[in-house]
Amino acid sequence: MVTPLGRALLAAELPVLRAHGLSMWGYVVLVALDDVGLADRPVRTQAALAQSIGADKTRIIGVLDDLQRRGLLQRRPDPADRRVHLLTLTGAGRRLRQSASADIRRGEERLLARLPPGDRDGFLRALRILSAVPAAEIAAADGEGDSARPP
Amino acid sequence: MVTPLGRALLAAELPVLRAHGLSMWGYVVLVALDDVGLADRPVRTQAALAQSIGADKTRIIGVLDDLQRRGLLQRRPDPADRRVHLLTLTGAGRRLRQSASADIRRGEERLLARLPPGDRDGFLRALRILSAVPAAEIAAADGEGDSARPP
DNA sequence: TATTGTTATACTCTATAACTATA
DNA sequence: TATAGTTATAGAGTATAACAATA
Repeated sequence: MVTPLGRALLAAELPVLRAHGLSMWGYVVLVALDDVGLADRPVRTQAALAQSIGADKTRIIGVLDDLQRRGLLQRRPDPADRRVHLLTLTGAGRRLRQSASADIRRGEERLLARLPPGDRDGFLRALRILSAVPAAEIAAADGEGDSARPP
Repeated sequence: MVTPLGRALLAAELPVLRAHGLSMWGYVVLVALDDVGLADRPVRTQAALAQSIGADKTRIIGVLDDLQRRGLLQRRPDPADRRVHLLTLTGAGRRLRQSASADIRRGEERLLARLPPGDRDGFLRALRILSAVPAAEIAAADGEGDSARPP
């Protein structure tokens, strides 16, 4: 049930994002950078960013190029180690992320309105809990029979 | 949150399915055929089956070929209209589906055990409700601003 | 002519491997 | 030599278009 739902949600979000000139990965990157911007652990390397959003490091390069070209983020070499790139969101990037998020949230609210109020809270709480479970643990959950072994 | 969770769940299920010699689509087909087998509306055409599981009709052909070759389903021309193929699960197919489902459910239970009992029920109820919403309505939910128009 | 299943083709996404520049 | 980022290449998955059989 989760997979088809995710597909439908993604399909519903894409037009909204495109209205903001964003691809899915572009949006994901913006969100990730904005979130860590508030935290105390700034993302220092592109590889770390890629891993944190579950993407390959080679996959986000074009995305970063585009976002940088449009002035949504800044990418400058770390003076301490000039191999790594420091990634920071610009004001425009943060604003765009927020307006896109607001649009998406509107759609989500409309969908969540279909749920009984009690279930709605439980659903969101459960979703947060399950999302926080590392993928490795989810995979381990049923692979323990060991009858299946990844190559 | 839904998309990454779905990805993780799918990744966790694949090894289990492979232990039963099933691909993701093979399992989805088995489930779809088994479910409608109990209902009164048997799937009469491959195209209808494909649509019901959100796949392209060309995508399930190889899957059906494989399942048929392994004696898990029967595919015979409809006497009334010899263009369409009647699809029915064999006993072996139904048994395989059930044992695979049981394995997957075990993994799911282990994951759901992480949730507070109250949230767990709300989560599953909400999931069922949201899954039942047609994809078209989910898409319409936020595309109404009309600033985004599919090409 | 229209439709079902099929095959062949092209396209999109994603991952793997080779390259550069720094260390 | 090892690592961060980049580029180039190959692979999987998917959809689109052409085909044969039947209506």
